[in-house]
Amino acid sequence: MSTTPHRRRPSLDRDTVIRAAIDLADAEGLEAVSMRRVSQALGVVPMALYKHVSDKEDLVDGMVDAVVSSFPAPPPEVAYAVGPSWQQAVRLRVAGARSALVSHPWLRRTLETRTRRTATVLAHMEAVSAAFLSGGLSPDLTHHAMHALGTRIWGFSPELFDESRSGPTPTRHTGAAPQPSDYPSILAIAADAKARRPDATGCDEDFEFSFAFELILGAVDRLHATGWSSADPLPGASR
Amino acid sequence: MSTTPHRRRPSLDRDTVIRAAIDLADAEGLEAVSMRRVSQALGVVPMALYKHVSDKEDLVDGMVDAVVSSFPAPPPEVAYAVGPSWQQAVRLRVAGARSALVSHPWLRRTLETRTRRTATVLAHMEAVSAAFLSGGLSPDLTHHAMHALGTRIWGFSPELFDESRSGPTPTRHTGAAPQPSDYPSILAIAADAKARRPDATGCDEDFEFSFAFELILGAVDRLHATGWSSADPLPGASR
DNA sequence: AGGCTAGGTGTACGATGTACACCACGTCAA
DNA sequence: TTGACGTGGTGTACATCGTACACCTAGCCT
Repeated sequence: MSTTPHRRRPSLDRDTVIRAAIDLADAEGLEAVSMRRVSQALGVVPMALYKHVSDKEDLVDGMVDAVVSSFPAPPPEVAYAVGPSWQQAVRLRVAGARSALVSHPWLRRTLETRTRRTATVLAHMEAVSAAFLSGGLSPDLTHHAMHALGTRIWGFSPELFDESRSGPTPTRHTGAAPQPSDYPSILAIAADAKARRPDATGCDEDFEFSFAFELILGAVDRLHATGWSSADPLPGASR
Repeated sequence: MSTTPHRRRPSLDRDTVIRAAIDLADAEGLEAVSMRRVSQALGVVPMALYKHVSDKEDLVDGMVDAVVSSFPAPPPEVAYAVGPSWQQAVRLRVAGARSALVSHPWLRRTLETRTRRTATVLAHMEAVSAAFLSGGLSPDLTHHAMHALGTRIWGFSPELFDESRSGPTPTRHTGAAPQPSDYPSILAIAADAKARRPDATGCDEDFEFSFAFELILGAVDRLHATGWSSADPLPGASR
């Protein structure tokens, strides 16, 4: 019946391999994903994977592809909303990407380091670009808006103050540990943040993401409204 | 004379090791920096390095530290300019960081993946934060501005469309190569960019960096002017 | 004089990615 | 029915990596 001939029991195929790698990364982090560990999870010898994946980079590309293609797509009537609600369309696309980060925390680092633009990765960039263009923004402005958003089109901001991974600071040959008093500005910022959110342990990732995202989106919208093009002076110098 | 007793000819010390690693990374990229290659460049056995560096991560931290502490500092009278020229102070700090990228291209990726905040790394963040605060911005706004800038405080934007590293696309088990016609929006953007800069091969990194940087700086300044605090609604939704 | 120690050496181990030869078996033409 | 073929899993092997550990050696201080 099936047009794909089932030669032998095909205990493995590309999707199975990629699935196993994703499960492993979800459970133990990306650094746990080695060809040996993945093959072992599949009850198979390491070299078996190479019949379905050309090398490790291909495996990781496949992992990214699988997750990216699972981004929830906004309903069509809003995905390409024309007019002023283009911002909402962009927001929804990005929110879809962001939603994947909670179950696949490794995706963040992986997307940052990936150089290859696979079909599904391009598809997401296409969708976000399309949301801008459908709102009437020029290709020119859209182009630079995408750059300005940077990795934020994937639903995350770069970590900046993240100290959560510090650990016990293993003995280093490095000189003395940084003295807090040497960083009065950072200290002032931290103190202010602590005062505003007394029982928080770190920065509010969600807030920081939304702040930067909306800041950029708003600024882009203002450029759009004034018909800015890249031949004009850089934005921002208004005061 | 010297207070540091010279036991034996100290052919090696921490700085020498780090210097050698930096030279290697400059010449062949960070992936060429292995303990063996560095030790070999110093005419010494691999394990010798461990007397000056606790492990490889410490080495890389040292490399980052060395480069970051070499950022050219703006002259003091402008570094902390009070009033409306705080933007210029920020610009100069960031320009100093950016200037290091040309001779140390590996710094970009390395800074992105570094989790440890060393003293000199904190010092740069302190300097940028101080520039904001000296301009009269609140610690609250400064905090979120720093997050919004993200890695841009280091003088670079995340690569987005960068295809320069494509190479000959080695045979992969991945399905068919992406079809350009599947990405009309990206195509429109690329066509527009090509029309504006006919003889360019890729995106203009410098322009994209400045665009996003000034966009954010301008938007932050607008918030500053209106006395925004994080208790207020998110910025941007003005239309 | 003799011990301490900073600092370089040598060997060894486990982990990694992957090349290459091999082989088992389901499919299909003869 | 048979035999060639190709798909897909196996086994062995190698280079490279970070680094633990024992050792040695030479200069300094008491």
